[in-house]
Amino acid sequence: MKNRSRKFSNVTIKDIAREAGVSYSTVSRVINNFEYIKPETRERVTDAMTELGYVANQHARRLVGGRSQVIGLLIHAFDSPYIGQIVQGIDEAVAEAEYDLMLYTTHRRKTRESTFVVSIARGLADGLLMVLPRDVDTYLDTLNQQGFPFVLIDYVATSNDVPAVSATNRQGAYDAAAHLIELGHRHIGFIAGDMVADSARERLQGYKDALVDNGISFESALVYEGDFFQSSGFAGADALLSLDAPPTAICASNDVMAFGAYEAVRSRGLRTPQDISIVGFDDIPQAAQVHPPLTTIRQPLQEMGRLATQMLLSWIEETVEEQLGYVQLPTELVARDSACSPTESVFYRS
Amino acid sequence: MKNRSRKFSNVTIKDIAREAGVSYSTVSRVINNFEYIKPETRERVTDAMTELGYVANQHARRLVGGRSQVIGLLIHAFDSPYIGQIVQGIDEAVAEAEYDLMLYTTHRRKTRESTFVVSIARGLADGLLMVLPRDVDTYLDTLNQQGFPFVLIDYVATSNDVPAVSATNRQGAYDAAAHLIELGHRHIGFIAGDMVADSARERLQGYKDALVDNGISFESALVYEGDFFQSSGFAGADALLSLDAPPTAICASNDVMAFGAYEAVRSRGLRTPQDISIVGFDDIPQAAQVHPPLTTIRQPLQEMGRLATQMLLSWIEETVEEQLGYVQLPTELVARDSACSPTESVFYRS
DNA sequence: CTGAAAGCGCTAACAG
DNA sequence: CTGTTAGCGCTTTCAG
Repeated sequence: MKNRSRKFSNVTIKDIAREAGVSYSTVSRVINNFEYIKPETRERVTDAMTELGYVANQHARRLVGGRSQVIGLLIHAFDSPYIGQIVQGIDEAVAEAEYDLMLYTTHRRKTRESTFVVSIARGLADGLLMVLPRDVDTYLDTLNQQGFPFVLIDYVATSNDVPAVSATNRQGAYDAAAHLIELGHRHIGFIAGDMVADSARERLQGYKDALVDNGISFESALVYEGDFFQSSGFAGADALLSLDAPPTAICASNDVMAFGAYEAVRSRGLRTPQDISIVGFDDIPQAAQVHPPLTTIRQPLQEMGRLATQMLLSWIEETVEEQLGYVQLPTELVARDSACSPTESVFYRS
Repeated sequence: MKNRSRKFSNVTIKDIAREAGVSYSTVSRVINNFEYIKPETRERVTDAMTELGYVANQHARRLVGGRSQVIGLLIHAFDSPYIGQIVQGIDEAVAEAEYDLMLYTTHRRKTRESTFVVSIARGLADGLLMVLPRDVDTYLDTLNQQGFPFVLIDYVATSNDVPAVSATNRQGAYDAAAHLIELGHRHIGFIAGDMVADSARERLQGYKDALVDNGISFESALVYEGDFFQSSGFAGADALLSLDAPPTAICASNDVMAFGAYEAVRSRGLRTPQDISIVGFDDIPQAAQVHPPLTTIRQPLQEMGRLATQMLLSWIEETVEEQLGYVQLPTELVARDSACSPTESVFYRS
């Protein structure tokens, strides 16, 4: 009755020990590349392994070893290129360190995300990476208290001792708005992201700051609250363009919403950037490929994933003793073709 | 010296047994929700668990249990929305079955993908899902011979007993071309995908078949060999439009290349679809959001991921005894705005 | 250079 | 209802 469901994965270290006529600790040694093994013995063992098709049982190995060489990655879903870019950075760093990546998608078990996070990860992984975490406060304490290694990505830390990496969201949005102002725009709309995300709030703040610093008064009517998805970009731009005094330029809180704004502009028979300038945020790959190429704020997404992974790894492996902190990577304005000076020309000759 | 690197994950079943004053098998029982346990005992144990912050060690559990509840997923990279869609389907099915997903990206260890596939997976996972596998022949035998469960996604099986799911690639491309022909086009260009991919070859074949079936002779000059990336779509369309007798419509082997074609058309001051019709393949989310909305062949990507996962799971859990086979899911023409009848009007008045 | 033996943390009979 | 006892497959002393 034991072995109830194991049809494969049968050949163990013992089988090959028997086959090679050695003790199984010797087999373990050749597997782990120990130095002092008679070449002949080593060969006999290797032969037996290939012959029997041996594959190490990682669970057993890790049970005794203590470390699992697995890191857990928690994301919301796989829908955006934004996530894809970050994951690519993570994946690279994880591969380099010869760790494996366990993927968890939050939509799976919405309830009690906190316990979920802690237990799920601890049982199998050595550390946890979380992209755009939401109810962080709920489990931050537990995580900390248990000393379980974790790093948050795109979480705007309030205190400096939360291991997290994000980009300079406020500064980025500031730069976006400032760019538009520099081009001559004075009436700039803003499409915000989902305000439960820290980054969304920071970007809005950056926009406001840029306005104020340039002597332009903030008008809440020019802010539309979106949700980071394309359709809300469309809706936002559409709403903004319906204003009595529509803006001459729009800052979107991410590229995808900027694409939505493109459509809204187009659907009104207007043109980007001649009639209305648009700038995005993220610089996802498509930003360069749409028409017109999108002027946007580049977030070093891959680098963020990569850095977060390296931070996590150094924690797990105790490479550094110092407390990990909050790191903000710089954003950068990428001026392409979607923003230009407002033409004094005809706009909304209503 | 043991415990060399375990700072956390310390409290075990024994600790909580001691704390609760019971044997550790009892603890195991409450963890696994056995029926006959005195409520009082159960409570003492539960209390101890929460107090000490117990988290089950999955490795130990799985070592004895035999099954790991982990399925491995092998992909090339995370770059395309195409992959994202498939992974979403997989993720959902995996979550429903309460399995975990281990992610492997091939770019990681290019050498000896065959051994990699077999050993990596067998050590940790109960089964393997591979998206768009390449050198399948190399490891198909090993996999089969070892009886290790696996399902290939978007692999065009030559024999029917390879567990795989893909879409009706040939038929899809056939439909795309036929649609264009029906619209009145007689001179249709084709931008192929990377021909090492089975699906790319099948699509090319579908295009040819449609031509032949409609009495149009195939001209190899009208076929450009791309690689599924956007830039090759641009290059392909550009090349096709440079022909002495340029096509009036172009079939791209995937949406991303179709987007590249859009750009090429635009860069020549031409319009889609008035001057040149374009149809894609895949129906990735963006297809509906670009301008003009792309007419394309929808591949049920999520469903493909989902089905493959279910097939794999049924193999792992021996739900079905019959041999798993090759399944092709139907594609479907999604007519949007990028293809119309060729205007008799001016085109290339050179 | 290699074998024997002791567990890693947990589940699953087997006896009460 | 609960304790005892074997291992799962592997790594790692500890002795040769």
